[in-house]
Amino acid sequence: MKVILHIDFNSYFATVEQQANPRLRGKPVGVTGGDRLKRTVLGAASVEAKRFGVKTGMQIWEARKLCPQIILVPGDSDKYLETTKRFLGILKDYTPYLEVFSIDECFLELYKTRGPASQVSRRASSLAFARCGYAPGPPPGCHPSFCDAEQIALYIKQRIKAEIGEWITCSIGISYNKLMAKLAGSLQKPDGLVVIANQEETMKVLDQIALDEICGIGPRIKKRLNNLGIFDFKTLRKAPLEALLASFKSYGQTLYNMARGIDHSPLIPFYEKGEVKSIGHRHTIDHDTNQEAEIKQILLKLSEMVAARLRAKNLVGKTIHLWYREAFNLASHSSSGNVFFGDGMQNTIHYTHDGLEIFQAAWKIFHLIWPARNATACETGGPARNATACKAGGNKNKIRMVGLSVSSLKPVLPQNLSLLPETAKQEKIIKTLDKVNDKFGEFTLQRGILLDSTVIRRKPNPFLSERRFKL
DNA sequence: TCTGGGGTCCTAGGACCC
DNA sequence: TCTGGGGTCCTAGGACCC
Repeated sequence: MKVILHIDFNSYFATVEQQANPRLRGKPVGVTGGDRLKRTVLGAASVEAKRFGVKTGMQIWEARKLCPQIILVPGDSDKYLETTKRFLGILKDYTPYLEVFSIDECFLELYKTRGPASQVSRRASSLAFARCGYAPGPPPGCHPSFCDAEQIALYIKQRIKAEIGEWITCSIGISYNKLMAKLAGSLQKPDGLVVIANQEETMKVLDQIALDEICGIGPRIKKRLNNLGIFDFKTLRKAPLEALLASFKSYGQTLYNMARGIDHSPLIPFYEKGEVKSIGHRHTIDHDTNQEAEIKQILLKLSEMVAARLRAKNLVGKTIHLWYREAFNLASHSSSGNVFFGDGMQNTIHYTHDGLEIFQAAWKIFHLIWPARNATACETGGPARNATACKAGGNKNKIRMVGLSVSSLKPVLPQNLSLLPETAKQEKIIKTLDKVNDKFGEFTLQRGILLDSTVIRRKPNPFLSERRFKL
């Protein structure tokens, strides 16, 4: 039987801030996305803030309403990544089978006996026992693996507190697959430790929780299940597989399994995870706009940010995806709930990591899909993507968010670099630009057209989900 | 005052090539 | 006049996660 530990740090960014700054300890703290307080949400809330009902993802004004004394701290991605590297270093002592799930979450598989790292795994496990002074040998009635795992989990918690900081706490779930380990970890917060050791315990837990408490059932799937008369796992378990397949296609099998606590997904250790599949940025403008010049500047900046990250990872990409969201219009959408209108489109060009080329592709797409532009295109007989937009005479709605991402990535090999003098010159310019910016900060050197731009923060987003860590 | 920003995976359908 | 089938690439759209 597999033994999986899921480790989830509680109120991660907030506790890291409290650890770093003693004056924040014991106080309600909210971590924000930077200096901006308008149109932004909390990236994390401390335990003390949560007591007031403040939650991660809440808007600033809402959090302030619930807890006027909340201390807002701008997020610092470097600090969080650094802390993550440190706790991963500790976890590696217990098994090489370590999957990094997000900046504050990971899975560990203990006692794996097959595969190339099994020797290391066994060594690591015995080392763990030695370190915590625990002699393997479970009390009667307890599955040996799980009892040992529980001891290891306790020891991991101790080490994190001792080596990283007493304010950094984590919840650990232990079970026989990833799905149930993650669920176990979510049952007790903060600083929890829950074991789901067998089928019987799985059923007991599943029958007590809501459908969307399990990883993989979000609001949409939940609603569709509700429409089928399924409101809990007990009922879901009674649903025939055929019915679920008919409604959810292949995902029906996943739901069928979930209701029984079955999950065959393998743990993918960090050293087997591939490179990233896409790199993107999006930006919500602090005021709504339909000014092309303004949108152009934002897109240029996003393009340069994406390109710089591609170059930093030594990647090129060829699929450019641009999308936007229109301003929220309460008057016209209030009855239909939270509806945001927007559009997006992707286009494949040649492999590149040049911000200007990425921008040019994105700008072309933008002109094809933005209804206001479509209206002009209709009038002038130019290319219009959306006939409805033409008929409606264009859309007067303003834009609140634009996003840009590059996918279809591949590593840059020396032979891929063009030998054309113009391209070589461009490459040289870009390299110099990167060097200066690496040393003196993002956008120290930038394209002239960006000089007026103050629209996007200089620092990268602290909530950026870096799923790759160098260990 | 009115939901941020970073990702992943999956499916379906069309175009195109051999 | 007119078409089989496999493979691959591309795009759109939906859903989920932290």
